[in-house]
Amino acid sequence: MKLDDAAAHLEALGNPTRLKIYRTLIRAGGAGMPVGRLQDKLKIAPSTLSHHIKALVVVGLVTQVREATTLVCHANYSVMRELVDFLVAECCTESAAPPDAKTAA
Amino acid sequence: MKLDDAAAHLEALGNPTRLKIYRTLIRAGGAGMPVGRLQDKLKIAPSTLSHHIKALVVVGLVTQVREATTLVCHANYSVMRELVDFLVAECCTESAAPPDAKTAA
DNA sequence: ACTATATTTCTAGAATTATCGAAATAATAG
DNA sequence: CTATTATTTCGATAATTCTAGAAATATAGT
Repeated sequence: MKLDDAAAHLEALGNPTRLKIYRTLIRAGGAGMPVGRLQDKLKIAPSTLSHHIKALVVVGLVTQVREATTLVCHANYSVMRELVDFLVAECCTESAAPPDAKTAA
Repeated sequence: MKLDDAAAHLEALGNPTRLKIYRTLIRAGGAGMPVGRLQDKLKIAPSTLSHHIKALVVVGLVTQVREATTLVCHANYSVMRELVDFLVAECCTESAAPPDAKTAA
C-alpha cells in the first residue's frame, strides 16, 4: 500500500463517528448491517450517516450490497488488514527503513 | 485504548504530510531527527511543519527533546503499537465483538 | 400509477484545517 | 548584550469537513 492510500484510509477512520460505524459493521460480522439499522443504533441524522458511510465506501473500507429496499453495508476486512500491515511494516519499528537505506544500523 | 482516542490518533496520521513526517521519524530510529532536518528532507515551510508536528505531539505519537538549539523529534513506538492493537482487536475480525455480546457466533 | 419505506443528494451554515509569510521566542556563542 | 541559528506563534486566506433539513431517487407492494 502506498503512503497516500494509507493516509486516505487513516483519515476515513480518523473521525469518531466513522470509526463507530466501522466498528459496528465489524461486529455485525459477515451478515453486515443495513444503513437503517446503523441509523437506529448510532442515532445519526440519515443524511449525516450517508455522508460518513460514503467516505468509508470511497476508500474501500466498506462495501454496500442492495437487498430489496435496504442497502446492506459490509466492513471490508482485507482493506483494513492491508492498512494494519502498512502501519506495522512502515511505521512501527526501526526495521521500517526501506531495504536500500544507507542508514541501516 | 478508547475509541475516541483511537480516532484522534488516526486523524493525526490521516494526512499525507503528517504520515510522511511520522514515517521519517520512525526510519530515523532511536536517535530521532531535528525539526530542521525534517524541513530539509520534506521541503515544507517551517510554520507548516511546526503545525503538523504539533498535531502529532498533542496525541502523543511524537515527542520532542531539546538539544541545545535544536528540537529533536522522536516517534513514540508504544503509542503506535497501542493504536495498532486497538485496530486489530476491535476492527479487524468478527472476534472484535465485546465479550458480553449476545451476537457471538 | 400510487404509496410506502429506505437511502441519497442537494443546499447551506458553522467549524475546522492547511498553508505560509512575518514576527516573536528559545538557546547558545561571542 | 548582541548576534545567530532554530523553531514556534501570530495573522490571514482558501479550502475542506461536519452537520442536518428538505427534496429527490430507488425498490417493491397494491
